[in-house]
Amino acid sequence: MPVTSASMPTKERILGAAEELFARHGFEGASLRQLTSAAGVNLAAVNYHFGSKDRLIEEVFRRRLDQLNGRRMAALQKITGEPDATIEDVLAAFIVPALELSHDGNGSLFMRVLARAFAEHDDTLRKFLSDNYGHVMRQFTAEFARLLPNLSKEELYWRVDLVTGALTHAMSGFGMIQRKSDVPEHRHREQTAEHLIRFAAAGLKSP
Amino acid sequence: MPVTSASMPTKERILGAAEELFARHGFEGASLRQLTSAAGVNLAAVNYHFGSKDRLIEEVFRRRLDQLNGRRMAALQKITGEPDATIEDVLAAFIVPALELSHDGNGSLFMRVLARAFAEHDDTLRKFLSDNYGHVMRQFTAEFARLLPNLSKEELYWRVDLVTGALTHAMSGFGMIQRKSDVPEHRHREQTAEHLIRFAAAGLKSP
DNA sequence: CGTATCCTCAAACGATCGTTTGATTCCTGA
DNA sequence: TCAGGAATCAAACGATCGTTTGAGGATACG
Repeated sequence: MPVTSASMPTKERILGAAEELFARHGFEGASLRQLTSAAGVNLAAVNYHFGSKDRLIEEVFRRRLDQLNGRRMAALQKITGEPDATIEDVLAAFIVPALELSHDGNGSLFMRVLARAFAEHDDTLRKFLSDNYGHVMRQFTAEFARLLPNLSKEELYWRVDLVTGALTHAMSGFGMIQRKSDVPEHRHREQTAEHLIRFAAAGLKSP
Repeated sequence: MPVTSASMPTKERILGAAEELFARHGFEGASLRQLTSAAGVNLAAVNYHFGSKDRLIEEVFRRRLDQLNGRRMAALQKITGEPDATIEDVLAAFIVPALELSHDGNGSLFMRVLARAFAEHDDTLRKFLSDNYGHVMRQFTAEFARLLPNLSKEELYWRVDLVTGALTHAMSGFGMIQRKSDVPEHRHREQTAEHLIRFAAAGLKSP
C-alpha cells in the first residue's frame, strides 16, 4: 500500500481529529463517525487507511512517540558520557522534549491521550507501548540508578514511578501550567521545566 | 472476598460489580449488560434502583468517597490545632486513609476508578466531584499553605498538584505497591505510607 | 485513448448500547 | 388471609457502534 501524495492529507486529517477526540472522550468514547465527521472525510476512510480503529489508535501513538522518545534518547545520550552529570540533567532530558511537544501544534492534546493510556489497563495497548517504547524508560531508570547508587533497586523503582505519575498528571493539563499573557512562551516553558525538574529531583533525592 | 455475593442486596451487588468493571474497562467501556451479568441481577435492575447509568457512576463514587474523605477530614482536624504539626503529618492525614481503603475489601479497585475519573475530562463528573468533595482538597491546601509560608500561592498550587498526581498514579496500582509474602499487611501499609510521605514531603519542601 | 490503481462515497451489515415497558413474582402489614 | 407496593423478569425500543461492500471518481502511465 504505497503512500501517495493524495492520500497523505486524509491520513493526517484523521490522525489529527483522532488525537483531539481521543483526548477529549477516550478511545471507546470517541466514535469513528464523530471522528471522520470532524476530519471531514468519509466514514470508511479509517478502515481503508488504517485497517481498524485499534490500528488507528496505535498510529496516533506512533506518530508522536517516535519523535518524543527519539529526542529523549538523544538528550540522554549526551549525558551518559559526562562524568559530572546530575539528576537534574537526566530529568531535563526526559521532561524538556515533552514540554516542547506540548507547546507545538496539538501536542498538548497528545499528552492527555498518553495520560488516558496510563489510566486504561488495556493489555493490548500496554503491550504495544511496552514493546515499542519500553526501552526508553529502562534507559532512563538505568541512568537514575547510576546517579543514585545508595538507593535499593526497589526504592529506585518506587521513586521513578512516583515521578512518572507526577509528570504525566501535570503535563496532561490538570496542573497550573498556564502561561500568563506577559510571559513569552519559551520563557514559560523554561519556568515549567524548572518547576517540574526541581520537584522531581527533590523527590528522587529524598533521604 | 468476592465483589458480589448472593446474600447481598441487589443494590450492593450492582455497586460492587460496577466498581470492578469501571476500574477494568472504564465508564463507557463497561456495559450495563456485562455489569448486571457479573452481579447476577436483571438488566433492568440498574435503571430501577439507580435511575440511569450516570447516577450509578455517581453512587459508586459516593459510597467510597464519603468514608474516605470523612476519615481524611477527621485526621486533618486533629492536626490543625497542633502548633508543631509538620508537612509529614498533613500528608499522612491525606494518604493513610486512602491506603486503608486500598487494603480493605475491593477498595483498591476504587482507586483505579478514581484515577480514571481524573483522566476523564468529563465536565459532569468533574462538577459532581468538585461540588461534593472539593472542600477537602481546599482544606488540605490551606493547611499546606500555613506550613509553607515562604511559597507563593502559585508555587503552592503547583506542588500540591504534582503531589496529587504522584499519589493518584501510585495508589491506582501502577506502582510497586506489592506486599512481599513475608511482610504482614499492616506493616506493608506502614512502609508504603512512609514511601509516599517521604517522597511528597521532599517535593513540597524543595528549595 | 484506454486501462490499471488508488481513493472516496453512500448504503447497509450485524452487533451492542442505555433505556423502557408490562407482566409476574415476592414480601409485608393489616 | 389477602390486598398492594416493591422487586424482578423477559422482551423489545430506537439509537449508535465498528466494519464491509460495491459502485463510481480521480489520477498516472502505456
